[in-house]
Amino acid sequence: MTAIKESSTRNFNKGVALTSCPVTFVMEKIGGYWKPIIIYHLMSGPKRYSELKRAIPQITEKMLIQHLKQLQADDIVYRDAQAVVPPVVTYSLTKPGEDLFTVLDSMVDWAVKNGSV
Amino acid sequence: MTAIKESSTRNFNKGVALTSCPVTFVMEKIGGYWKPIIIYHLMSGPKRYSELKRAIPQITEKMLIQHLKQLQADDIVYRDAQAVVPPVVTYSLTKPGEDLFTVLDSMVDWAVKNGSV
DNA sequence: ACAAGTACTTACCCCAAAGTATGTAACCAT
DNA sequence: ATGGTTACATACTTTGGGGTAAGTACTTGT
Repeated sequence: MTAIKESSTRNFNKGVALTSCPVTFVMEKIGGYWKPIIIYHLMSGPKRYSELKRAIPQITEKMLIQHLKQLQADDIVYRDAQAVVPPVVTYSLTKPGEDLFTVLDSMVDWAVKNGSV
Repeated sequence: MTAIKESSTRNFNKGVALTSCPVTFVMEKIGGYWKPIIIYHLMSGPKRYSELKRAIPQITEKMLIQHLKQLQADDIVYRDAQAVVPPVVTYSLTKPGEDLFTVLDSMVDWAVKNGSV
């Protein structure tokens, strides 16, 4: 059982981080294994769900929609569903999503300069 | 028991991600909750272990050294220990570490433009 | 009739990251 | 000799991210 301590470091931080650390703020949006990869694939233009699936073969369907939903909630991707059968759902980057290009680009720059490759 | 499948997605990715995705490469270095915060604090100049501890009161000592060691191994911070008692250990950013300023800066930019604040 | 494609959903499991708590070595001041 | 300071180390527990596997609804092709 053991209830979660309210005073735990984790709980305490949930609050402050969002308001006080812009870097953590960004990390929460594009951090994690798959998110940057998904965003990268959407940078070359809108894609259907199945197109993304084929573009990133290693991702599981669960992870794909889970992250697409989070990215939606964070206003980074836009979901367009046509009410037809079979369903046609297209995902594209929002303006904030497109603006992430600058961030990802600076990462790539750093990786190229300091990477082990 | 159930041994880990060698063909698991996780294992498969460990390999490709490092060599194929520069963004993931960066995420592995500065991702996680505390690393960007530690790096941020070192950007204002070298700091002693105890100074970092006081600057980031919510971090546990375990997390602090654990991340400092990883950042060291990744050639992002430099550790200078003086063989005196009580010990004086100073951490500072390496050149690659300082170069991360560009990356963090673009994140802050994005956060300011698209942040909920 | 039945497989195949589309876009999901759900239940369950595993592991690594993060947190809690405590210990250590060396010295100095009182 | 007892407590304080510094910079860690280490055992144990918890949590959440990610993975596996299977099911759903609806239609088209054979």
